[in-house]
This record gives sequence, C-alpha cells and structure tokens, in this order.
Amino acid sequence: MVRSPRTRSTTERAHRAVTLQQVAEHAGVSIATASRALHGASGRAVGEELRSRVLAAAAELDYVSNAPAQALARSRSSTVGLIVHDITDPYFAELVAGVTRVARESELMVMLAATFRDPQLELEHLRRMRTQRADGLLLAGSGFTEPEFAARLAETLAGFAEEGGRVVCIGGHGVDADLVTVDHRYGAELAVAHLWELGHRRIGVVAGPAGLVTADQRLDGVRRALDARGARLAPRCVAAADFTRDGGHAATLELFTARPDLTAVLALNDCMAAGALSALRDGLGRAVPAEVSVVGFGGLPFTADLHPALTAVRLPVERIGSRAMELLLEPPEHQGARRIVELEVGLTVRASTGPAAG
Amino acid sequence: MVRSPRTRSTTERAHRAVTLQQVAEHAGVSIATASRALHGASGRAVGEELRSRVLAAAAELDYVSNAPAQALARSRSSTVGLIVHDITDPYFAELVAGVTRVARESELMVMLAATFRDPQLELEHLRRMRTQRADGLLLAGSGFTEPEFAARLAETLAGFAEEGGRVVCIGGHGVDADLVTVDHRYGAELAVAHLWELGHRRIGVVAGPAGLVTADQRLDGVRRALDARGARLAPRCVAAADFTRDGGHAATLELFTARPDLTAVLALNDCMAAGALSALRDGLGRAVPAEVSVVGFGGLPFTADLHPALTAVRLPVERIGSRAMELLLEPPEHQGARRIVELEVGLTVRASTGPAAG
DNA sequence: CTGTTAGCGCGTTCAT
DNA sequence: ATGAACGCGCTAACAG
Repeated sequence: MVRSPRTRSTTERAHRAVTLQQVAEHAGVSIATASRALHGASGRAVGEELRSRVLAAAAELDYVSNAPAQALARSRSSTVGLIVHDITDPYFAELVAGVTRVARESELMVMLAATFRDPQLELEHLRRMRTQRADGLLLAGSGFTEPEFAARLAETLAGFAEEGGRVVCIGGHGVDADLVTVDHRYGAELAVAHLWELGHRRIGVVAGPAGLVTADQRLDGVRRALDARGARLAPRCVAAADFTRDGGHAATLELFTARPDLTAVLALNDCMAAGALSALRDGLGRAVPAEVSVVGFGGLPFTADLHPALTAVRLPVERIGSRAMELLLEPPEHQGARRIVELEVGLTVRASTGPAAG
Repeated sequence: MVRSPRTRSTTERAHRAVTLQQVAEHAGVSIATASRALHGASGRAVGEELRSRVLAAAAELDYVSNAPAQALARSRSSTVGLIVHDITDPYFAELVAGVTRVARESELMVMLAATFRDPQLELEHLRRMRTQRADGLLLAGSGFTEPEFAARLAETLAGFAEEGGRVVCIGGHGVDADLVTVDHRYGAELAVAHLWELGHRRIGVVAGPAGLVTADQRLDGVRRALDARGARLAPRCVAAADFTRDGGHAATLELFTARPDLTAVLALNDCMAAGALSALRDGLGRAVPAEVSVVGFGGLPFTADLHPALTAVRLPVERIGSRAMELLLEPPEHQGARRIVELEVGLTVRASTGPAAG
C-alpha cells in the first residue's frame, strides 16, 4: 500500500500523524474494526481478542484520533462556540468557568470568542463558529437591541440552526432561541427595595450602554420598582457608560455633578460598582455608606473585597454558565418549543449600604 | 449526479449545509474554480468573470465553508489550543484577552480549556487538543515540577510537535518549547527591595502550592533578595496554599499564628493578596499598612480597588498573552533554537505598603 | 462479530 | 485560466 508522495506545501504539517489505517494494519484487523474497538459505536461490539489488540496497537503507535476527519464523517464536530463580551469582566470569566466545566464532562471542546461589545465583531465570530461547524452555540455576548443588528443576528442564527446547530442564549436577547437567564427586573427590584427600606429616596443609577437587552431590563426594573413606590426615576438620575470599572467611575462623577443630593447609587453591574466606589471616595470625597450607599449587580466574589464590601444583587453566574451548557446538550423534548430556564437572584447585603443620611 | 440518500442517524445534523459543490453548480463552474475564487490560492487567479459569478452564488446560497473539511484537506485546522489554570483568576482572564485579540486578527479560533491546577486534567486537555489537530498550543497552565508529570507532558508535547504543531509556553515550564515569560525572581526582588527600604525586616510570604514552576521562581526570588541583604527567609515565614483568594486568606492566618511579629507580607499572586488583606483586617485585626504592609504579585486592575489599594509587582499580562500568540504565528527563524521572550516587570506602589512599625 | 466500501467537503495536482 | 480526479482520515451502511 504505497502512499503517493505528494510534495507538501510549506504551510502543511511537517510529519503526518498516525492514522487509524496504520493502527489497523499494526493490529492486523480491518480499519472498521479498529474504529469500532476505539470508539465502540456502530456495528456493535468487537471481540475481546481483537479489541485488545487494537487498543495495544493504538497505544504503541501513540495514535490520536483526527477530530476534523471525524467531524467530516459524522457531521458533528464535538465542539461548541462560546461568545462573550469581555473575558476580563469577572462576570464573564465566571460564566466561562461554568461552561467549560460541563463541556469537559461531556468531552466537548469550547471555542471562545470575545466581542468587546462590538456587534460587527459578534457577527464575524458567529460566522466563524458556523464555519467550524460547531455543534452548538452559547451566546453570552449579544443582546443588542439595535434592529438591523438583531435582524442580521437572527438570520445568521437561523442559518446555523437550519444546519442542525443548537443555540442557547444567556441573558435576554431578542432572539428566538433557548434561554438561560435570571429575572433582572426582579433583581433591580430587590436592590431598590433594600435602599428604600434604608430610607433612601434620591437614588441614582449607574447604567450600562443603552441598547443592551440586559442593561435595559435592569434599568427597567429600577424604574418599575420606584414607580411602585410612588417615586420616579428622573433622567438626570441615570448616567450611562461602558460596562466597565472606568465606565462606572466616569458615570458616577457625572451623576453627582448633575445631582449632588443623591443618597444612593445602584450600579448595573459589579465592575461599574467598583468604579462608583472609587469615584465616591477619591473623586467626590463622599463616605460610603455614611453619606452615600452603593449597590452592585452580580455579586461576584471580588465584590466582597471592595471597600466597603459591596452590597449587591446576587446572580448565580457559574450556574448560569453550566445550565446553559447543559441545556445545549439536552435534546429539546417538545420540538420547536423555546425553552427558558430562569435561575434565582438574591441580594447580598454587605457594608456599602446603610441608612440614608439625615 | 445523484446523491445517495443514506438514512441519517439521529445524532447527525438535521439539514446539510450548502457545499462548495452546490456553489460551483449554481455558478456554472467547476468545484476547483469555486474553491480558488473563494480562497484565491492554488492554481493562481480566477478570471474576473467567473470569480464574481462564484462570489455571487456563494452569497446567494449563504455558503459557509466547512472548516473540518478544509482542515482534513489541508492538514491545518486554523485553530489553536489555550490551556489555563483558572479562568476566574483575573490573571488568566487577562491573558486570555491578549491571546484572543491576536487570534482574531489572524483569523484563528481559540479552543479554551481549564485545568484547575490538576496535572491529570492538563494532560487530558492536551490530548484533546492533539485530537483536534490544533495548529498550535499555548500553555499557560502547566508548570508543574513533579517529575513524572513533566515527563508525560514532554512526551505529549513532543508528539504534538512531531505532527507539526507549535507550542508556546507562558511562564516557566520544564518544557523545551518557545517561551514568553517575565523575570519572576527579579519581580520578587523588586518587592523585597521596596519593603526593605521601608524598614521591614520580618517579612512573611504567602506562597502558592509547591510544585508550580512560577510559584517556585517567585519564592526563590524572595529568598535570594533576602539573602543578598544578609537576611534569611525562615521556613515559618512561608505559608503555602491554593493560588486563590481563600488560599491567601488561610495562609495569612497561618503565617501570623506562627509569627505574630511579622511587619510585612508578600503574596505571590494578586488573588492571594486580596485574601491576605481580608485576613489581616477581619481575622487578625491588623491595620494595613500601619501595622502590616502587603504586596501582591501581578498588579492587575482590580488590585487598585482593594482596600487599601494594593502595592504589587506589575506584570504586563495582556502583553504576555498577545506576545505568546504572536510567537506562535511567527515561524521560527533558526530551526530548532528555542525562542524566549522576556517582558518587563515593574512595581506599582500604592497604599498597602508603608514604613515598618516601630 | 468482522471486512468492504462509499462517501463526508474540500484542496490540490495534473492535464487541457 | 479552467476542469477532472484523487486523497485527506474516518464513519457507517452493507454484506458476509
């Protein structure tokens, strides 16, 4: 069985890896038997005798199966795509941890891509995931409300689904796909209720960029919670900025410039809350919580080490990630029905909130 | 050209994706021409006329190339593997950010895996990356000094390299591969020098688990820095624990139980430093920096928001990640020569260090 | 239980 | 410049 010695382009791999073919020859069996012995599927079991001979041969030759070839033959890549906004945000890091944990247990590879909240980039990554023929897609980024983007996203996802790919969204999306989320509005309600009970009536909101579903939901929750108490969220009581620490810092300065009389600020994510604390302390010279109370959103571990320790809406982030991955794996029972998993939110009260100043 | 209608197993993708074949037919050209028009390689250029017809057909049919098939045909997967210890550690998150940024620019997919500092898991992931025929491997985890593991690691990497895969390590490894790192010893030296100048003579070290190359190097740096000043690092002045926030907390308690007279503690990573601060404040009731000074290692953004703001050895983490990815892409000029890129470390002095108490 | 064989979708020689 | 045909490594029918 002579192998035709085609010349190789320089970009090609230097030496070929051991193939199933070689294992089969080495074990003196057919290639099919080798495949079955190694993966135990199709055509039922293999005789004990041959099975062990194949395994021995594989071990001896240091055989490593070729996933791309398997993917081609089975039209399943054993790979899932995970798209996040910003991995340096502990929220997404934790999410990724949850996803990868389940993925490993299921012997799936995770392809990671970050959008940095750029819709264009998101579409680009999506396309790339399609190219890779990912078996599934976890969308933790996205959530842009901009209509044209939403349309293109829906289109791309439809294409992906049509080819048999599964999609699970994390956090609110305008997309018709399975969803793992929390009740962001209720979370905001918890935060407002807490502040309200402490006597706060002038509450500012450090918000994320407009046009992100999750951010909008949280803000909406604040609004409704205040409405329910006969209060109103004045426009000047909301400052929007990047969903980052520095964004939170800037937004807080802006907020207190417009409304120096605020007694509490609710940041719509943990990173922004960290920025808010810093702005209040170093930029504005307001004591927390003596003069101003601060609440975060997420409640990730690092918020316990902020100063003062942050009161925050608690999201089960690792669970969100792992549940999303699980959902991707469980075949949907009812064809076509959109599955929605809503996990619980809570409030972790720590030192950054206190009674409203006189 | 009748397509044999094989029945599909249920695990297979529902509907086939558009193939190059179909694009070619739709454009009325051969499959080879379609391929060339779409990727512009091999057999030189394609006539303007046909080229645009192919492009139009591809767009019309929403053609998305099949990466596994390409990988099989070209023996290149356009995929790199990235192995980290713990993504929830901001250090690794930042590293991942650097890697993915460059990967995107180079149109490469990144497969992420986390070891949680389990050598077994690391080997398992490595194998999986081989299976995927990753073009390259970025090893940010690993760094275990345990001989048997090192041997198996070397073996696996050798196999990977033999098949044409490239490997770049991040941080010290006992592995003979290209390396991007910093001078951890010098970083430790900076920290010790800083504390020494402030008058500290009884310095404790909150160390990571033994058997990690990086941790060992940092500890060694401390040792040498103290030696150079005629001091000694007593065994009881070193407490080891997990490289995590809680590990740092526990180790600090242990440290001060054994040596209540310490005036400074150097944590060998940022997370542990966060734990140290918490232990000193809440567990031990020692004021920082009035009674005890604390230095971290990494200097990631979040350390600025700790209380007090952390003095830390500053590592260019994002750069480390991006340089590693770049190194993976640059073909080595001198065959066989191991490339080592060493990036600069510095010291960020903030509020957690001060003069040694009386 | 085991072997034979036909594709999976694409890149790439080799003719034309 | 274009097309025909082979093979990449593997899975899954099908035949024994």
